[in-house]
This record gives sequence, structure tokens and C-alpha cells, in this order.
Amino acid sequence: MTIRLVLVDDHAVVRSGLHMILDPVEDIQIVGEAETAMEGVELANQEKPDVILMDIHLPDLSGIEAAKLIKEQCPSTAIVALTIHEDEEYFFKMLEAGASGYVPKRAAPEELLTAIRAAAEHEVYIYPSLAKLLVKDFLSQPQSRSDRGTDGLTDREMELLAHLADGATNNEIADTLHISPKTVARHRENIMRKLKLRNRTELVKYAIRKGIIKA
Amino acid sequence: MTIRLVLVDDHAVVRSGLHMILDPVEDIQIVGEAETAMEGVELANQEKPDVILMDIHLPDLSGIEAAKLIKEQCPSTAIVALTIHEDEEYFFKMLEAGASGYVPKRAAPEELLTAIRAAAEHEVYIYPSLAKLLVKDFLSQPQSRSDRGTDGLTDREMELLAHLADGATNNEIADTLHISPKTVARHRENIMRKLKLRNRTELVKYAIRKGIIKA
DNA sequence: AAAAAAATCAGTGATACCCCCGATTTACTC
DNA sequence: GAGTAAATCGGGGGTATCACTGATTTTTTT
Repeated sequence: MTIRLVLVDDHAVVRSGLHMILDPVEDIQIVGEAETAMEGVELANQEKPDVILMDIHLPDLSGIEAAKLIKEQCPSTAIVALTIHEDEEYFFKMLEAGASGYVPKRAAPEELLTAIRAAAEHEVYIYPSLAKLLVKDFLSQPQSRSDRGTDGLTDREMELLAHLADGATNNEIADTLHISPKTVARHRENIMRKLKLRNRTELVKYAIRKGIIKA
Repeated sequence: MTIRLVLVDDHAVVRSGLHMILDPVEDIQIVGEAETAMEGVELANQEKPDVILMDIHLPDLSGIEAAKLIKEQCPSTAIVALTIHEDEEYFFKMLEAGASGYVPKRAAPEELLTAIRAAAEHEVYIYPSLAKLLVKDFLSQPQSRSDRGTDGLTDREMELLAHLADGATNNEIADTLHISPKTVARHRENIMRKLKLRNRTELVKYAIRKGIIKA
């Protein structure tokens, strides 16, 4: 049984590399390639491949959003994230989006094959260094698995955080949100206490790490 | 005349991709591969290749530092930067480090070959979108070609900027640098005026964009 | 319905930040 | 040697931030 595969990556060199690794492999056949997330989603709909090998950083949408779309439209297609990012953030987000595998680009070709074959059989392959994070998570938290990126912040606090980190003063934020400057300050206090941040500077860095704002 | 080439890139997939592109090419022979900057420098010393194809982001040193070392030790070896970064910052830095070519990973294989052949013949190939920047620079500035990334900041100001953006207060910085808090404030003022920044928050974002600090 | 969490507003004091003014010393340039 | 740029230090004033205490209303959860 041949595994039908679609590649989504905006770098031609990476796609060439994947061809070199995958073309000689008997049980895997590349049936399509895309450079953008939207192309990838369309290709998934057309080809209904067994597996999609996808970068997280794409020109249009993030791979995470693309993965959600694909999982909605083609639930039978397994998604393997191929990425340079090994941090918790993206990893958990991608799992929540429905990915069946997460392999860093520095991984050996054999590991990539393992991940693809696992995904095709509705199994999950997670790169060892990241699997460790998953175990750690399982051991530590019985509840809400989904606020890894938020660290317990409420929706409103996340909204405030975006404004605060964007360089707006308390008064400016108060104006745009139609609330009192005091309330803005209050939210800021709560955010900083929850996140154990000392000042606005650290708040900005936190927001950028979490992808809430761009630098 | 065969071009002897060394690859430096920490991603196995990228190296595979380069093999696929370069192996069938008659006049180019890959004589070595390295995953880190220091390995690359050593390989350059051993092999004295005609061209080194090098990523900018490497695990140990940056490709920029590595390029400087290689140019010191093997002036006859040409360096081609292969990177995902297309911004001014890295581009100009790499040229100053002595690179003979700058090709984004999204470039077509033919463009990469052109760049390698140009470098081997002591010519320079610059990817079109970046060449435009170079022309613009030539047209605009008769003097100091080197403070593109710094926007006219002095060395001391860059040092202060790093501390300021890292979350330290003026007093803390004054302590560590053994200068008056007033001087720190003065430097901050000068930096913010030069960069047209409104507050510390924007300063942090600037520093992250420029790679002065990490988020 | 009771309890908990979230969002709102207010006041106060200490500190930090931002911006303007001035100045001296050193070093490099013309 | 005059001019320029960089680094240093100082004062003053206005605003913003940070931290703490207390409170009300609304929503969510139990």
C-alpha cells in the first residue's frame, strides 16, 4: 500500500531535499506540492492524500491555521509538521490543530520516514526531544491542556496584553477600549503578577515570544 | 576546471536538497560538509575549497562571524550565503564580512548555480531583490556604508540599547556599567531620538527586530 | 441559589520614565 | 588649532508605571 503524500513548504531547497529523501522510498509517493498554506489546503481537498508534510512558517497563513482547515475538510488526511521550531509553543499548538507528527528539519531522514509511515497508519510520531515535553505535561497537569500559551490569562487580559506590549500607554488603551485608565492599570497588574514580569519591557518580550505581537 | 565546494548548514534536509541540486552538475564537486560554523571554518582550512555555501543561522557562531574567520584564514575561498533571511540587516553585514554571493533559500536552483560559478571566478552574484538594495545604497550614501543595521547609533549607544531593551532600569544599568543614572538616561534619550521611538516598549521591539536581544 | 472568577472603577505613594535645558572631557577630523 | 562627534554628568518638570488596598457588577461554575 503506497502512501500518497503532499508537500507544503515555501522553500524550493527544502522541497528538493525532501524529494531526494522520499523519491527513492518505495512505499511513499509525492502526489503534490504547494508553496503556500492556501495552496496546501486546496491540494489536500483535490488529492485527499494520506499524509501532508507541512512547514509551520508559510507566506500566507501559519501552518497551524492551515492544519485546522485541512483537518476540518479532510479528516482522514494526517498532518506531519516539519519545522525549524522546537519550542513548546508551536509544538502544542500544532498538536491541538490535529497534527499526527512533529519533526524538526534537523532530524535524520530515517526519522522523517518513521513519522510519515506512522501518520499514514493513524499513529503519531513525535520527535524525542519534544516527546519529553509531552510526557512532562501529562505528568504535571490533570486539567486544561490548552492554556499552555496563555499561562492562565483570561481573554480580556490577553487583549490588554496585546495593546500593552504594542507600545500604547494606559490612557491610550483606555480610550480605544472605552474603559477607565485605572482598569487598564489593574489588568496590567494582574497580567504581570500572573506571568511574574517586572516591567513593561519584560511584558513586550513575553508577548513576542508567545506570538501575540510581532517585533 | 571543477569547482570545489564545501556546504555549511545545520539542517540535514537542506544539505540533502543541495546535494540533489549540485550532484548532477558537472563542474561542481562537493568536497565537504559541516553542521556548525566552527566545523565549517576548520573544513575551509583543510580543504581550501573554491567556494563555501553557508547558512547564516548556525548553532554556534553566526555565519557572519564564520565568514570573517574564513576570509582571514583562507582569503582565496569565496563565500556564498544561503539563507532564509532577505532583510537588509544580514545582507549588508554578510557583504562586509566578505561574502561573494547572497542567495535566499527560496531561489531557483539555477540561481544558486549562477551564484556558485560567479563566486568561483571571483565575481559576485546578488539575488535581484537584494541587488536593488545595493543600488539604492550606492545612489544614496557617499559615506559610511556600515551603519545600515545600526541607524547611526554609536557603539556605546548600542551597548546601552541592549541593556535598556533587556528590561534593566536606568539605575541597574548605571550600576553594571559604572556610570551615572543620568548618563544612562541621556543615552536612552539620544537612542530614542535617533530611532524615532516613543517609549521603552518600542525600544524593545526595535532591539528584537535588529537581533540585539532575543525575546 | 451560592460560590467563584472576571471585569470594572477609585485612591495613594514610590519609583521610573521621558524630555528639555545645560556642561565638560576626550578624541578624531580638517 | 578650530570644529565635530562621542561619552560623561547634572537639574527640573511632567507624566507613566508599579504596587497595594478596597470595592461593585456581571458572568460562570458548582
